[in-house]
Amino acid sequence: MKDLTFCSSLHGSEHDHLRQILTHVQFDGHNTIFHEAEDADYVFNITSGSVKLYKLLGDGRRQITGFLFAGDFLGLALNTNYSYTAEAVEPVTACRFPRQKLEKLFDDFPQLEKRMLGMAVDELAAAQDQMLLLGRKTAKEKVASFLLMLARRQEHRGEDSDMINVPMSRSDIADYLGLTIETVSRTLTQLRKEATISLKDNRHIEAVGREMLQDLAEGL
Amino acid sequence: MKDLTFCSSLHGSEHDHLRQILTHVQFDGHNTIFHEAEDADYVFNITSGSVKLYKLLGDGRRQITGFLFAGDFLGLALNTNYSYTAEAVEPVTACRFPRQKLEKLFDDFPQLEKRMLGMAVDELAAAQDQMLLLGRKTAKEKVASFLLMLARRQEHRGEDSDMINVPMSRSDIADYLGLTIETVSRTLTQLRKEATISLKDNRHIEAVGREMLQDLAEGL
DNA sequence: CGTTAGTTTGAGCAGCCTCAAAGGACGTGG
DNA sequence: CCACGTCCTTTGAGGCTGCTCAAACTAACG
Repeated sequence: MKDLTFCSSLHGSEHDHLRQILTHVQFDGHNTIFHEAEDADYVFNITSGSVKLYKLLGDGRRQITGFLFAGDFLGLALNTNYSYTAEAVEPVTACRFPRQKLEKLFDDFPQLEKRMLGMAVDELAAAQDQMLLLGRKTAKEKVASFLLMLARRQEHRGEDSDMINVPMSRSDIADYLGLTIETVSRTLTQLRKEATISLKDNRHIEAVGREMLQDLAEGL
Repeated sequence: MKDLTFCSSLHGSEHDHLRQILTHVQFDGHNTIFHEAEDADYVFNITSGSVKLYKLLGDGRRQITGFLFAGDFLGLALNTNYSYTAEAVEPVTACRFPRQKLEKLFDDFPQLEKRMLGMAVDELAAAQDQMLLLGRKTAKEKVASFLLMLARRQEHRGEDSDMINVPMSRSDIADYLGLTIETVSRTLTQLRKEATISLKDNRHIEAVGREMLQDLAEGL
């Protein structure tokens, strides 16, 4: 697998400087990496495992705004506070950068800042896709889009995408798609009965009919 | 009203350079500024009026991902293509910057790029709030959040926020909140009957019970 | 095995949607 | 000035998707 993590894909003097300020950290599943509204002192780059980001309403309703995997950046809020909570879905290893020191490096290496901006713009496009999903797609379309997203990111990481890895619980999926656990479960069984997917176990799904998933995701 | 537009808040040599590459443009209501997937040749800074951004599904279902007002930036996708369609809600004036020239300026004035990154991060936080709204709020909470958003941005622009300006149609509001026109209308009448808001006309709403709106928006 | 946490399945319900029609606002033309 | 058409909004009635509540099933672990 090609290495997509930020802290391993650095060149020349950027690399040396970044290495000097990073710390390797790890988190067990269900552990909180940081809380919403907490001081945003660190930026992370995931090297393995998976992370969920979420926001809560006053009465406890939860919306997961994104999942992060190896290579993804975490906490690039340049504000003083994090705007969401980050929690490990399964054991996570990451590189941690003190935000202030990282920002100082930006002054000497504007290329780093360019990459940051590029990543922020990509995330923004993903967020807009997710808004389309949450606001206008049916349960079936949502689940199909979700599975495709997992498959595509798995491919992008260079992993085998035949069998889709689903490290998160039904509850996490539901809170990501704006559904209930029950609806996610029912929709998966429906897709299974239609032979669009094949459930190996709760954490491994095979996309038998990928075209069907794609049509569903695009709302055709 | 204090001037919040980018092209009028520039200092020193940044200002001069930016002035050299910008063009003043305008669009009538319902006019398209650019289409999704089109080449992203320009970046805009709104100086007056309001804009809606949207994405479409294959069968025509629409999700408005955001509204822009005076001072807001448009098209900061640094990709080669726009990721959404931008359309004027009411007559718009804007400054237009050729993307390539703007990016060249970034090399000489890293401060500009920093501001861009800051804006992208702010937009990202707004997008996450919107995901929480779309995925987990009820119709009433959505409408309350929407009205508060309009009021807050109006204040931020230095305009009187006693009477909320609602330049967009019910159809636009519906497609922004993931609802139907009818539900938006019904919810507004419900809020009116509860004396939480007062409808002057279709484009002007008074937030009589702002605390009530805030509680609704936060899901308490 | 017993316990616990997570998932699936079922039955009934409700919030929001769909379809339909009436009510306003606005502009055009007689 | 009013009649008329168009577009948008509001209101009503009924239906459906996805939610709630409840129970059975499964897997992991001591």
